[in-house]
Amino acid sequence: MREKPLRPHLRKSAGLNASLPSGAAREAVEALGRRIVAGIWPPGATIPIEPELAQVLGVSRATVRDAVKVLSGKGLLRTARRYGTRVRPLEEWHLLDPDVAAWHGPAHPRIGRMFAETTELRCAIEPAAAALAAQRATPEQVRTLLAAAEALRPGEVDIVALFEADRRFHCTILDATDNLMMRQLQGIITTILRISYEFGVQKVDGRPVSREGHFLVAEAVARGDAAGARREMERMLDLNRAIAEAYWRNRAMAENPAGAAGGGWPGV
Amino acid sequence: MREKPLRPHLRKSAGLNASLPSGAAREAVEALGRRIVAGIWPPGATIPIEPELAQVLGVSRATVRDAVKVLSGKGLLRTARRYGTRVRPLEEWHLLDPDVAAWHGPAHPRIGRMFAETTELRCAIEPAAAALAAQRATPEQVRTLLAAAEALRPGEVDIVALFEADRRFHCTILDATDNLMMRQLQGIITTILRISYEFGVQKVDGRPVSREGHFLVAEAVARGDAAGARREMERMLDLNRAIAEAYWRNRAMAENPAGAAGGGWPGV
DNA sequence: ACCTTCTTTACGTCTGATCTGAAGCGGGCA
DNA sequence: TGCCCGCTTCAGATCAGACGTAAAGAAGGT
Repeated sequence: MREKPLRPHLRKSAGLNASLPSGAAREAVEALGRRIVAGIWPPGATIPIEPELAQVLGVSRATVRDAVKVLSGKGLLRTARRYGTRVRPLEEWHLLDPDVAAWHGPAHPRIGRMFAETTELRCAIEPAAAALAAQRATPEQVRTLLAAAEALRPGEVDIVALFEADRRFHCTILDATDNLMMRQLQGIITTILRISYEFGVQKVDGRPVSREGHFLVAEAVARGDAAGARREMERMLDLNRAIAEAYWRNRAMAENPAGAAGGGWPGV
Repeated sequence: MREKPLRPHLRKSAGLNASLPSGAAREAVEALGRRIVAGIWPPGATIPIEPELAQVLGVSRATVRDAVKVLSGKGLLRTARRYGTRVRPLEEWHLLDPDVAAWHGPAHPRIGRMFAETTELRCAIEPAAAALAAQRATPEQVRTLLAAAEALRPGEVDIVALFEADRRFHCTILDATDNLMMRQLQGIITTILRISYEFGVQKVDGRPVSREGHFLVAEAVARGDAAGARREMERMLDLNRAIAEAYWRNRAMAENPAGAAGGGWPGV
Protein backbone atom coordinates (compact mmCIF):
# COMPACT_ATOMS: atom_id res chain seq x y z
CA MET A 1 0.00 0.00 0.00
CA ARG A 2 2.08 2.89 -1.27
CA GLU A 3 0.83 6.38 -0.68
CA LYS A 4 -0.11 8.09 -3.85
CA PRO A 5 0.28 11.82 -4.17
CA LEU A 6 -3.09 13.45 -3.74
CA ARG A 7 -4.35 14.59 -7.07
CA PRO A 8 -7.77 16.16 -7.12
CA HIS A 9 -9.85 14.17 -9.54
CA LEU A 10 -13.02 16.16 -9.04
CA ARG A 11 -12.09 19.69 -9.90
CA LYS A 12 -15.55 21.05 -9.92
CA SER A 13 -17.84 19.57 -7.32
CA ALA A 14 -21.26 20.94 -8.07
CA GLY A 15 -21.17 23.11 -4.99
CA LEU A 16 -22.97 20.63 -2.82
CA ASN A 17 -21.62 18.15 -0.37
CA ALA A 18 -20.04 15.43 -2.50
CA SER A 19 -20.16 12.64 0.01
CA LEU A 20 -21.79 10.32 -2.52
CA PRO A 21 -20.01 10.79 -5.83
CA SER A 22 -21.77 8.16 -7.84
CA GLY A 23 -25.22 7.97 -9.31
CA ALA A 24 -27.68 5.45 -7.95
CA ALA A 25 -26.88 5.80 -4.27
CA ARG A 26 -26.75 9.58 -4.48
CA GLU A 27 -30.12 9.63 -6.20
CA ALA A 28 -31.59 7.35 -3.59
CA VAL A 29 -30.32 9.62 -0.82
CA GLU A 30 -31.74 12.66 -2.55
CA ALA A 31 -35.08 11.05 -3.27
CA LEU A 32 -35.55 9.77 0.26
CA GLY A 33 -34.13 12.90 1.86
CA ARG A 34 -36.44 15.21 -0.04
CA ARG A 35 -39.46 13.11 0.76
CA ILE A 36 -38.65 13.03 4.44
CA VAL A 37 -37.99 16.76 4.62
CA ALA A 38 -41.16 17.40 2.63
CA GLY A 39 -43.05 15.60 5.34
CA ILE A 40 -44.35 12.67 3.30
CA TRP A 41 -43.62 10.67 6.40
CA PRO A 42 -44.01 12.82 9.51
CA PRO A 43 -41.50 12.57 12.36
CA GLY A 44 -42.07 9.43 14.33
CA ALA A 45 -43.64 7.59 11.41
CA THR A 46 -42.23 4.35 10.09
CA ILE A 47 -41.21 4.52 6.45
CA PRO A 48 -41.82 1.57 4.11
CA ILE A 49 -39.70 -1.50 4.63
CA GLU A 50 -36.46 -1.83 2.74
CA PRO A 51 -37.65 -4.20 -0.01
CA GLU A 52 -40.58 -1.91 -0.73
CA LEU A 53 -38.35 1.17 -0.93
CA ALA A 54 -36.03 -0.77 -3.21
CA GLN A 55 -38.91 -1.43 -5.55
CA VAL A 56 -40.19 2.16 -5.46
CA LEU A 57 -36.75 3.66 -6.07
CA GLY A 58 -35.79 1.03 -8.62
CA VAL A 59 -32.59 -0.01 -6.87
CA SER A 60 -31.47 -2.98 -4.86
CA ARG A 61 -31.98 -3.35 -1.16
CA ALA A 62 -28.27 -2.80 -0.56
CA THR A 63 -28.45 0.61 -2.18
CA VAL A 64 -31.51 1.50 -0.14
CA ARG A 65 -29.60 0.54 2.95
CA ASP A 66 -26.70 2.75 1.91
CA ALA A 67 -29.09 5.67 1.48
CA VAL A 68 -30.76 5.01 4.82
CA LYS A 69 -27.35 4.90 6.45
CA VAL A 70 -26.43 8.28 5.02
CA LEU A 71 -29.72 9.79 6.11
CA SER A 72 -29.30 8.30 9.56
CA GLY A 73 -25.95 10.05 9.66
CA LYS A 74 -27.75 13.32 8.96
CA GLY A 75 -30.11 12.69 11.84
CA LEU A 76 -33.20 12.20 9.69
CA LEU A 77 -33.76 8.49 10.32
CA ARG A 78 -33.31 5.95 13.03
CA THR A 79 -33.37 2.24 12.39
CA ALA A 80 -33.76 -0.71 14.71
CA ARG A 81 -34.55 -4.34 14.35
CA ARG A 82 -38.21 -5.11 14.18
CA TYR A 83 -39.07 -1.38 14.55
CA GLY A 84 -38.48 -0.54 10.98
CA THR A 85 -36.96 2.72 9.90
CA ARG A 86 -38.50 5.78 11.49
CA VAL A 87 -38.25 9.47 10.87
CA ARG A 88 -36.56 11.09 13.84
CA PRO A 89 -38.06 14.16 15.50
CA LEU A 90 -37.21 17.46 13.89
CA GLU A 91 -35.04 18.52 16.81
CA GLU A 92 -32.56 15.79 15.95
CA TRP A 93 -32.17 16.62 12.28
CA HIS A 94 -28.75 18.00 11.37
CA LEU A 95 -30.07 21.29 10.10
CA LEU A 96 -26.56 22.68 9.77
CA ASP A 97 -25.93 20.08 7.08
CA PRO A 98 -26.13 21.83 3.71
CA ASP A 99 -27.97 18.90 2.17
CA VAL A 100 -30.65 18.81 4.84
CA ALA A 101 -31.09 22.56 4.60
CA ALA A 102 -31.18 22.51 0.81
CA TRP A 103 -33.87 19.84 0.79
CA HIS A 104 -36.17 22.42 2.28
CA GLY A 105 -37.51 23.79 -0.97
CA PRO A 106 -38.69 27.38 -1.41
CA ALA A 107 -42.30 26.37 -0.75
CA HIS A 108 -41.55 24.41 2.38
CA PRO A 109 -43.77 25.36 5.33
CA ARG A 110 -40.77 25.59 7.64
CA ILE A 111 -38.59 27.66 5.34
CA GLY A 112 -39.50 30.86 7.14
CA ARG A 113 -38.46 29.42 10.44
CA MET A 114 -35.27 28.03 8.93
CA PHE A 115 -34.44 31.44 7.59
CA ALA A 116 -35.19 33.19 10.85
CA GLU A 117 -33.09 30.81 12.90
CA THR A 118 -30.20 30.90 10.49
CA THR A 119 -30.26 34.68 10.66
CA GLU A 120 -30.02 34.51 14.43
CA LEU A 121 -27.10 32.15 14.10
CA ARG A 122 -25.39 34.45 11.62
CA CYS A 123 -25.91 37.43 13.94
CA ALA A 124 -24.00 35.49 16.57
CA ILE A 125 -21.25 34.06 14.36
CA GLU A 126 -20.40 36.56 11.69
CA PRO A 127 -19.56 39.61 13.80
CA ALA A 128 -17.17 37.50 15.86
CA ALA A 129 -15.78 35.97 12.68
CA ALA A 130 -15.24 39.43 11.20
CA ALA A 131 -13.33 40.47 14.29
CA LEU A 132 -11.07 37.41 14.05
CA ALA A 133 -10.68 37.97 10.33
CA ALA A 134 -9.45 41.50 10.97
CA GLN A 135 -6.66 40.01 13.05
CA ARG A 136 -5.74 37.15 10.75
CA ALA A 137 -6.80 37.73 7.16
CA THR A 138 -4.10 37.24 4.56
CA PRO A 139 -3.54 39.95 1.93
CA GLU A 140 -5.16 37.70 -0.63
CA GLN A 141 -8.24 37.25 1.53
CA VAL A 142 -8.47 41.01 1.96
CA ARG A 143 -8.32 41.40 -1.82
CA THR A 144 -11.05 38.80 -2.21
CA LEU A 145 -13.25 40.62 0.29
CA LEU A 146 -12.81 43.97 -1.45
CA ALA A 147 -13.41 42.40 -4.85
CA ALA A 148 -16.56 40.67 -3.64
CA ALA A 149 -17.91 43.90 -2.15
CA GLU A 150 -17.07 45.64 -5.42
CA ALA A 151 -19.05 43.03 -7.36
CA LEU A 152 -22.20 43.70 -5.34
CA ARG A 153 -23.46 46.33 -7.74
CA PRO A 154 -26.85 47.78 -6.89
CA GLY A 155 -28.02 47.68 -10.50
CA GLU A 156 -26.70 44.23 -11.29
CA VAL A 157 -29.21 42.15 -13.18
CA ASP A 158 -27.22 38.93 -13.10
CA ILE A 159 -28.66 37.46 -9.92
CA VAL A 160 -26.27 34.52 -10.06
CA ALA A 161 -23.25 36.80 -10.09
CA LEU A 162 -24.68 38.75 -7.17
CA PHE A 163 -25.24 35.60 -5.19
CA GLU A 164 -21.76 34.38 -5.97
CA ALA A 165 -20.18 37.64 -4.81
CA ASP A 166 -22.26 37.66 -1.63
CA ARG A 167 -21.42 34.05 -0.94
CA ARG A 168 -17.72 34.59 -1.53
CA PHE A 169 -17.69 37.56 0.80
CA HIS A 170 -19.20 35.75 3.75
CA CYS A 171 -17.29 32.52 3.15
CA THR A 172 -14.03 34.45 2.94
CA ILE A 173 -14.75 36.11 6.28
CA LEU A 174 -15.18 32.68 7.81
CA ASP A 175 -12.09 31.41 6.02
CA ALA A 176 -10.02 34.28 7.32
CA THR A 177 -10.77 33.37 10.92
CA ASP A 178 -8.37 30.48 10.37
CA ASN A 179 -10.73 28.51 12.59
CA LEU A 180 -11.82 25.14 11.26
CA MET A 181 -14.93 25.08 13.44
CA MET A 182 -16.13 28.40 12.09
CA ARG A 183 -15.44 27.28 8.54
CA GLN A 184 -17.84 24.41 9.08
CA LEU A 185 -20.61 26.98 8.96
CA GLN A 186 -19.83 28.03 5.41
CA GLY A 187 -22.08 25.33 4.07
CA ILE A 188 -25.23 26.32 5.90
CA ILE A 189 -24.69 30.02 5.25
CA THR A 190 -24.15 29.37 1.55
CA THR A 191 -27.30 27.27 1.38
CA ILE A 192 -29.45 29.81 3.19
CA LEU A 193 -28.00 32.61 1.05
CA ARG A 194 -28.90 30.63 -2.05
CA ILE A 195 -32.45 30.13 -0.85
CA SER A 196 -32.68 33.84 -0.09
CA TYR A 197 -31.61 34.73 -3.61
CA GLU A 198 -33.95 32.20 -5.14
CA PHE A 199 -36.72 33.91 -3.25
CA GLY A 200 -35.63 37.42 -4.00
CA VAL A 201 -35.51 38.28 -0.32
CA GLN A 202 -32.50 40.45 -0.94
CA LYS A 203 -34.48 42.82 -3.11
CA VAL A 204 -37.46 43.41 -0.90
CA ASP A 205 -36.70 47.07 -0.34
CA GLY A 206 -35.71 47.81 -3.90
CA ARG A 207 -31.96 47.61 -3.35
CA PRO A 208 -30.25 44.26 -3.93
CA VAL A 209 -27.86 44.02 -1.01
CA SER A 210 -25.98 46.40 1.17
CA ARG A 211 -22.93 47.17 -0.91
CA GLU A 212 -21.79 49.86 1.50
CA GLY A 213 -22.10 47.55 4.45
CA HIS A 214 -19.93 44.92 2.82
CA PHE A 215 -17.36 47.57 1.94
CA LEU A 216 -17.24 48.92 5.46
CA VAL A 217 -16.59 45.43 6.81
CA ALA A 218 -13.96 44.68 4.18
CA GLU A 219 -12.16 47.94 4.88
CA ALA A 220 -12.17 47.35 8.61
CA VAL A 221 -10.68 43.91 8.02
CA ALA A 222 -8.13 45.41 5.66
CA ARG A 223 -6.85 47.81 8.33
CA GLY A 224 -6.93 45.16 11.04
CA ASP A 225 -9.69 46.91 12.96
CA ALA A 226 -11.33 44.04 14.81
CA ALA A 227 -13.82 46.15 16.73
CA GLY A 228 -14.80 48.03 13.59
CA ALA A 229 -15.24 44.86 11.57
CA ARG A 230 -17.44 43.43 14.28
CA ARG A 231 -19.52 46.59 14.52
CA GLU A 232 -20.05 46.96 10.76
CA MET A 233 -20.92 43.29 10.38
CA GLU A 234 -23.46 43.60 13.17
CA ARG A 235 -24.97 46.62 11.50
CA MET A 236 -25.17 44.82 8.18
CA LEU A 237 -26.82 41.76 9.68
CA ASP A 238 -29.31 43.91 11.58
CA LEU A 239 -30.33 45.40 8.26
CA ASN A 240 -30.45 41.93 6.78
CA ARG A 241 -32.63 40.76 9.62
CA ALA A 242 -35.00 43.69 9.24
CA ILE A 243 -35.29 43.03 5.51
CA ALA A 244 -35.92 39.36 6.00
CA GLU A 245 -38.38 39.99 8.79
CA ALA A 246 -40.41 42.38 6.68
CA TYR A 247 -40.31 40.04 3.73
CA TRP A 248 -41.48 37.05 5.67
CA ARG A 249 -44.15 39.01 7.46
CA ASN A 250 -45.53 40.15 4.12
CA ARG A 251 -45.36 36.65 2.75
CA ALA A 252 -47.15 35.24 5.76
CA MET A 253 -49.83 37.92 5.50
CA ALA A 254 -50.33 37.20 1.82
CA GLU A 255 -50.71 33.49 2.40
CA ASN A 256 -52.73 33.69 5.56
CA PRO A 257 -54.20 37.16 6.09
CA ALA A 258 -55.74 36.09 9.39
CA GLY A 259 -52.39 36.17 11.12
CA ALA A 260 -49.07 34.40 11.26
CA ALA A 261 -48.76 31.62 8.72
CA GLY A 262 -48.21 28.17 10.13
CA GLY A 263 -44.52 27.47 10.46
CA GLY A 264 -43.67 30.90 9.10
CA TRP A 265 -41.92 33.62 10.99
CA PRO A 266 -41.98 32.71 14.65
CA GLY A 267 -42.93 35.25 17.23
CA VAL A 268 -39.53 36.82 17.61
CA MET B 1 -48.36 1.05 5.95
CA ARG B 2 -50.20 2.44 8.93
CA GLU B 3 -48.54 5.10 10.98
CA LYS B 4 -47.66 3.89 14.40
CA PRO B 5 -47.79 6.22 17.36
CA LEU B 6 -44.30 7.36 18.26
CA ARG B 7 -43.12 5.60 21.32
CA PRO B 8 -39.56 6.21 22.40
CA HIS B 9 -37.93 2.84 22.68
CA LEU B 10 -34.50 4.12 23.64
CA ARG B 11 -35.04 6.28 26.68
CA LYS B 12 -31.43 6.69 27.55
CA SER B 13 -29.15 7.15 24.58
CA ALA B 14 -25.65 6.91 25.92
CA GLY B 15 -25.02 10.57 25.28
CA LEU B 16 -23.30 10.10 21.99
CA ASN B 17 -24.68 10.30 18.52
CA ALA B 18 -26.67 7.09 18.10
CA SER B 19 -26.64 6.92 14.33
CA LEU B 20 -25.42 3.34 14.39
CA PRO B 21 -27.33 1.48 17.07
CA SER B 22 -25.98 -1.96 16.47
CA GLY B 23 -22.68 -3.60 17.22
CA ALA B 24 -20.50 -4.66 14.33
CA ALA B 25 -21.04 -1.69 12.07
CA ARG B 26 -20.71 0.77 14.92
CA GLU B 27 -17.46 -0.83 15.97
CA ALA B 28 -16.15 -0.70 12.45
CA VAL B 29 -17.00 3.00 12.24
CA GLU B 30 -15.30 3.66 15.55
CA ALA B 31 -12.23 1.65 14.68
CA LEU B 32 -11.75 3.27 11.29
CA GLY B 33 -12.69 6.72 12.53
CA ARG B 34 -10.22 6.64 15.38
CA ARG B 35 -7.44 5.42 13.16
CA ILE B 36 -8.08 8.12 10.60
CA VAL B 37 -8.27 10.87 13.22
CA ALA B 38 -5.15 9.48 14.88
CA GLY B 39 -3.37 9.99 11.59
CA ILE B 40 -2.53 6.38 10.79
CA TRP B 41 -3.35 7.34 7.25
CA PRO B 42 -2.54 11.02 6.63
CA PRO B 43 -4.92 13.21 4.65
CA GLY B 44 -4.68 12.43 0.98
CA ALA B 45 -3.48 8.88 1.55
CA THR B 46 -5.34 5.89 0.19
CA ILE B 47 -6.48 3.49 2.89
CA PRO B 48 -6.34 -0.28 2.34
CA ILE B 49 -8.82 -1.75 -0.12
CA GLU B 50 -12.14 -3.00 1.14
CA PRO B 51 -11.35 -6.74 1.31
CA GLU B 52 -8.20 -5.99 3.28
CA LEU B 53 -10.04 -3.76 5.75
CA ALA B 54 -12.67 -6.44 6.10
CA GLN B 55 -9.98 -8.90 7.10
CA VAL B 56 -8.27 -6.50 9.53
CA LEU B 57 -11.53 -5.51 11.24
CA GLY B 58 -12.90 -9.02 11.23
CA VAL B 59 -16.13 -8.14 9.46
CA SER B 60 -17.49 -8.64 6.00
CA ARG B 61 -16.89 -6.33 3.11
CA ALA B 62 -20.48 -5.11 3.27
CA THR B 63 -19.98 -3.90 6.82
CA VAL B 64 -16.75 -2.19 5.85
CA ARG B 65 -18.63 -0.41 3.12
CA ASP B 66 -21.26 0.70 5.59
CA ALA B 67 -18.58 2.12 7.85
CA VAL B 68 -16.84 3.86 4.98
CA LYS B 69 -20.15 5.36 3.95
CA VAL B 70 -20.74 6.75 7.43
CA LEU B 71 -17.24 8.19 7.60
CA SER B 72 -17.68 9.72 4.16
CA GLY B 73 -20.78 11.40 5.55
CA LYS B 74 -18.64 12.88 8.30
CA GLY B 75 -16.24 14.26 5.73
CA LEU B 76 -13.34 12.01 6.69
CA LEU B 77 -13.21 9.88 3.54
CA ARG B 78 -13.88 10.14 -0.14
CA THR B 79 -14.29 7.14 -2.38
CA ALA B 80 -14.17 6.76 -6.13
CA ARG B 81 -13.83 3.91 -8.53
CA ARG B 82 -10.30 2.92 -9.27
CA TYR B 83 -8.99 5.60 -6.84
CA GLY B 84 -9.63 3.66 -3.75
CA THR B 85 -10.78 5.25 -0.54
CA ARG B 86 -8.81 8.29 0.50
CA VAL B 87 -8.63 10.39 3.62
CA ARG B 88 -9.96 13.85 2.85
CA PRO B 89 -8.02 16.97 3.86
CA LEU B 90 -8.52 18.12 7.42
CA GLU B 91 -10.41 21.23 6.30
CA GLU B 92 -13.24 19.04 5.05
CA TRP B 93 -13.70 17.00 8.19
CA HIS B 94 -16.95 17.69 10.00
CA LEU B 95 -15.30 18.84 13.21
CA LEU B 96 -18.64 19.96 14.64
CA ASP B 97 -19.72 16.32 14.61
CA PRO B 98 -19.46 15.04 18.19
CA ASP B 99 -18.07 11.71 17.02
CA VAL B 100 -15.29 13.28 14.98
CA ALA B 101 -14.42 15.60 17.83
CA ALA B 102 -14.51 12.80 20.40
CA TRP B 103 -12.17 10.65 18.32
CA HIS B 104 -9.49 13.22 19.06
CA GLY B 105 -8.19 11.60 22.21
CA PRO B 106 -6.61 13.54 25.07
CA ALA B 107 -3.13 12.92 23.69
CA HIS B 108 -3.93 13.95 20.14
CA PRO B 109 -1.48 16.48 18.70
CA ARG B 110 -4.32 18.66 17.44
CA ILE B 111 -6.33 18.63 20.66
CA GLY B 112 -4.96 21.99 21.72
CA ARG B 113 -5.99 23.55 18.45
CA MET B 114 -9.40 21.90 18.65
CA PHE B 115 -9.88 23.32 22.11
CA ALA B 116 -8.75 26.78 21.12
CA GLU B 117 -11.02 26.93 18.11
CA THR B 118 -14.00 25.59 19.98
CA THR B 119 -13.46 28.23 22.61
CA GLU B 120 -13.53 30.91 19.94
CA LEU B 121 -16.73 29.45 18.59
CA ARG B 122 -18.27 29.39 22.05
CA CYS B 123 -17.27 33.00 22.62
CA ALA B 124 -19.27 33.85 19.51
CA ILE B 125 -22.28 31.64 20.11
CA GLU B 126 -22.94 31.47 23.81
CA PRO B 127 -23.31 35.16 24.65
CA ALA B 128 -25.82 35.54 21.83
CA ALA B 129 -27.55 32.36 22.96
CA ALA B 130 -27.74 33.66 26.51
CA ALA B 131 -29.35 36.86 25.25
CA LEU B 132 -31.95 34.90 23.33
CA ALA B 133 -32.47 32.59 26.28
CA ALA B 134 -33.22 35.58 28.49
CA GLN B 135 -36.06 36.44 26.15
CA ARG B 136 -37.46 32.95 25.66
CA ALA B 137 -36.50 30.59 28.49
CA THR B 138 -39.38 28.70 30.05
CA PRO B 139 -39.76 28.68 33.85
CA GLU B 140 -38.55 25.10 33.87
CA GLN B 141 -35.44 26.01 31.90
CA VAL B 142 -34.73 28.81 34.35
CA ARG B 143 -35.02 26.34 37.19
CA THR B 144 -32.66 23.98 35.41
CA LEU B 145 -30.12 26.76 34.95
CA LEU B 146 -30.24 27.80 38.60
CA ALA B 147 -30.01 24.19 39.74
CA ALA B 148 -27.03 23.54 37.48
CA ALA B 149 -25.23 26.62 38.76
CA GLU B 150 -26.01 25.51 42.31
CA ALA B 151 -24.47 22.11 41.60
CA LEU B 152 -21.16 23.67 40.56
CA ARG B 153 -19.72 23.55 44.04
CA PRO B 154 -16.15 24.75 44.36
CA GLY B 155 -15.20 21.92 46.68
CA GLU B 156 -16.96 19.18 44.76
CA VAL B 157 -14.82 16.12 44.41
CA ASP B 158 -17.16 14.22 42.09
CA ILE B 159 -15.74 15.35 38.78
CA VAL B 160 -18.48 13.57 36.85
CA ALA B 161 -21.21 15.44 38.71
CA LEU B 162 -19.40 18.71 38.05
CA PHE B 163 -19.13 17.96 34.37
CA GLU B 164 -22.77 16.97 34.21
CA ALA B 165 -23.88 20.21 35.85
CA ASP B 166 -21.66 22.29 33.60
CA ARG B 167 -22.90 20.46 30.54
CA ARG B 168 -26.52 20.83 31.54
CA PHE B 169 -26.07 24.54 32.12
CA HIS B 170 -24.65 25.27 28.70
CA CYS B 171 -26.97 22.90 26.85
CA THR B 172 -29.96 24.44 28.57
CA ILE B 173 -28.89 27.90 27.48
CA LEU B 174 -28.79 26.66 23.90
CA ASP B 175 -32.11 24.87 24.35
CA ALA B 176 -33.73 28.00 25.68
CA THR B 177 -32.90 29.92 22.50
CA ASP B 178 -35.68 27.88 20.92
CA ASN B 179 -33.46 27.90 17.85
CA LEU B 180 -32.86 24.53 16.22
CA MET B 181 -29.67 25.69 14.53
CA MET B 182 -28.13 26.78 17.80
CA ARG B 183 -29.16 23.54 19.44
CA GLN B 184 -27.08 21.70 16.85
CA LEU B 185 -24.03 23.01 18.67
CA GLN B 186 -24.88 21.22 21.91
CA GLY B 187 -23.02 18.15 20.72
CA ILE B 188 -19.69 19.77 20.03
CA ILE B 189 -19.82 21.86 23.20
CA THR B 190 -20.61 18.81 25.29
CA THR B 191 -17.77 16.90 23.70
CA ILE B 192 -15.23 19.63 24.22
CA LEU B 193 -16.43 20.15 27.77
CA ARG B 194 -15.95 16.46 28.41
CA ILE B 195 -12.42 16.57 27.06
CA SER B 196 -11.71 19.61 29.24
CA TYR B 197 -12.84 17.78 32.34
CA GLU B 198 -10.90 14.67 31.42
CA PHE B 199 -7.84 16.89 31.23
CA GLY B 200 -8.54 18.82 34.36
CA VAL B 201 -8.36 22.11 32.49
CA GLN B 202 -11.12 23.51 34.66
CA LYS B 203 -8.99 23.27 37.77
CA VAL B 204 -5.83 24.90 36.56
CA ASP B 205 -6.13 27.89 38.88
CA GLY B 206 -7.20 25.87 41.89
CA ARG B 207 -10.92 26.58 41.58
CA PRO B 208 -13.04 24.10 39.61
CA VAL B 209 -15.26 26.35 37.54
CA SER B 210 -16.74 29.77 37.88
CA ARG B 211 -19.79 29.13 40.01
CA GLU B 212 -20.49 32.84 40.40
CA GLY B 213 -20.31 33.39 36.67
CA HIS B 214 -22.86 30.69 35.99
CA PHE B 215 -25.13 32.12 38.65
CA LEU B 216 -24.92 35.63 37.25
CA VAL B 217 -25.90 34.34 33.83
CA ALA B 218 -28.74 32.24 35.20
CA GLU B 219 -30.09 35.16 37.21
CA ALA B 220 -29.96 37.49 34.23
CA VAL B 221 -31.87 34.91 32.19
CA ALA B 222 -34.35 34.52 35.05
CA ARG B 223 -35.20 38.22 35.05
CA GLY B 224 -35.30 38.42 31.25
CA ASP B 225 -32.24 40.65 31.09
CA ALA B 226 -30.87 39.87 27.63
CA ALA B 227 -28.04 42.40 27.74
CA GLY B 228 -27.03 41.26 31.19
CA ALA B 229 -27.07 37.60 30.24
CA ARG B 230 -24.91 38.35 27.22
CA ARG B 231 -22.46 40.39 29.27
CA GLU B 232 -22.10 37.84 32.05
CA MET B 233 -21.70 35.00 29.59
CA GLU B 234 -18.99 36.94 27.79
CA ARG B 235 -17.21 37.56 31.06
CA MET B 236 -17.41 33.90 32.00
CA LEU B 237 -16.06 32.73 28.66
CA ASP B 238 -13.24 35.25 28.79
CA LEU B 239 -12.22 33.72 32.08
CA ASN B 240 -12.61 30.28 30.55
CA ARG B 241 -10.44 31.33 27.66
CA ALA B 242 -7.76 32.71 29.92
CA ILE B 243 -7.72 29.53 31.96
CA ALA B 244 -7.53 27.35 28.91
CA GLU B 245 -4.87 29.52 27.34
CA ALA B 246 -2.68 29.35 30.42
CA TYR B 247 -3.21 25.62 30.71
CA TRP B 248 -2.31 24.91 27.15
CA ARG B 249 0.66 27.22 27.22
CA ASN B 250 1.98 25.38 30.26
CA ARG B 251 1.32 22.06 28.63
CA ALA B 252 3.06 23.08 25.45
CA MET B 253 6.04 24.36 27.44
CA ALA B 254 6.23 21.15 29.42
CA GLU B 255 6.20 19.02 26.31
CA ASN B 256 8.41 21.20 24.18
CA PRO B 257 10.28 23.76 26.29
CA ALA B 258 11.85 25.27 23.18
CA GLY B 259 8.60 26.97 22.21
CA ALA B 260 5.09 26.30 21.04
CA ALA B 261 4.30 22.62 20.66
CA GLY B 262 3.37 21.48 17.19
CA GLY B 263 -0.34 21.66 16.69
CA GLY B 264 -0.81 23.16 20.12
CA TRP B 265 -2.14 26.58 20.91
CA PRO B 266 -2.00 28.63 17.75
CA GLY B 267 -0.65 32.12 17.82
CA VAL B 268 -3.82 33.85 18.92
C1' DA C 1 -53.80 -8.22 36.16
C1' DC C 2 -49.05 -9.75 35.79
C1' DC C 3 -45.34 -12.29 34.12
C1' DT C 4 -43.34 -15.65 31.04
C1' DT C 5 -42.67 -17.87 26.69
C1' DC C 6 -43.19 -18.06 21.74
C1' DT C 7 -43.77 -16.38 17.21
C1' DT C 8 -43.28 -12.88 13.90
C1' DT C 9 -41.02 -9.27 11.73
C1' DA C 10 -37.71 -6.18 9.55
C1' DC C 11 -33.30 -4.61 10.08
C1' DG C 12 -28.34 -6.55 10.45
C1' DT C 13 -24.76 -9.28 8.42
C1' DC C 14 -22.62 -12.27 5.28
C1' DT C 15 -21.32 -14.43 0.77
C1' DG C 16 -20.14 -14.06 -3.89
C1' DA C 17 -20.94 -12.44 -8.37
C1' DT C 18 -21.26 -8.84 -11.80
C1' DC C 19 -21.08 -3.93 -13.37
C1' DT C 20 -18.82 0.42 -14.17
C1' DG C 21 -15.83 4.27 -14.54
C1' DA C 22 -11.21 5.97 -14.38
C1' DA C 23 -5.94 5.29 -14.40
C1' DG C 24 -2.29 3.59 -16.80
C1' DC C 25 -0.26 1.35 -20.66
C1' DG C 26 0.77 0.72 -25.42
C1' DG C 27 0.11 1.19 -30.31
C1' DG C 28 -0.53 4.12 -34.15
C1' DC C 29 -0.12 8.39 -36.50
C1' DA C 30 1.51 13.26 -37.72
C1' DT D 1 9.30 13.31 -30.44
C1' DG D 2 4.90 13.98 -29.11
C1' DC D 3 -0.01 13.53 -29.21
C1' DC D 4 -4.34 10.88 -29.70
C1' DC D 5 -6.96 6.69 -29.24
C1' DG D 6 -8.33 2.26 -27.50
C1' DC D 7 -7.31 -1.74 -24.46
C1' DT D 8 -6.48 -3.68 -19.96
C1' DT D 9 -6.70 -3.48 -15.11
C1' DC D 10 -8.33 -2.19 -10.87
C1' DA D 11 -11.27 -1.18 -6.93
C1' DG D 12 -15.29 0.65 -5.64
C1' DA D 13 -20.64 0.28 -6.91
C1' DT D 14 -24.44 -2.48 -7.43
C1' DC D 15 -26.96 -6.48 -7.30
C1' DA D 16 -28.99 -11.02 -5.65
C1' DG D 17 -30.05 -14.22 -2.14
C1' DA D 18 -29.48 -16.20 2.26
C1' DC D 19 -29.32 -16.41 7.19
C1' DG D 20 -28.82 -14.13 11.91
C1' DT D 21 -30.86 -11.53 15.55
C1' DA D 22 -33.25 -8.50 18.69
C1' DA D 23 -37.46 -6.61 19.93
C1' DA D 24 -42.77 -6.14 19.54
C1' DG D 25 -46.79 -8.35 20.11
C1' DA D 26 -49.53 -12.38 20.82
C1' DA D 27 -50.41 -16.48 23.53
C1' DG D 28 -50.49 -18.90 27.54
C1' DG D 29 -49.99 -19.84 32.42
C1' DT D 30 -50.11 -18.18 37.27
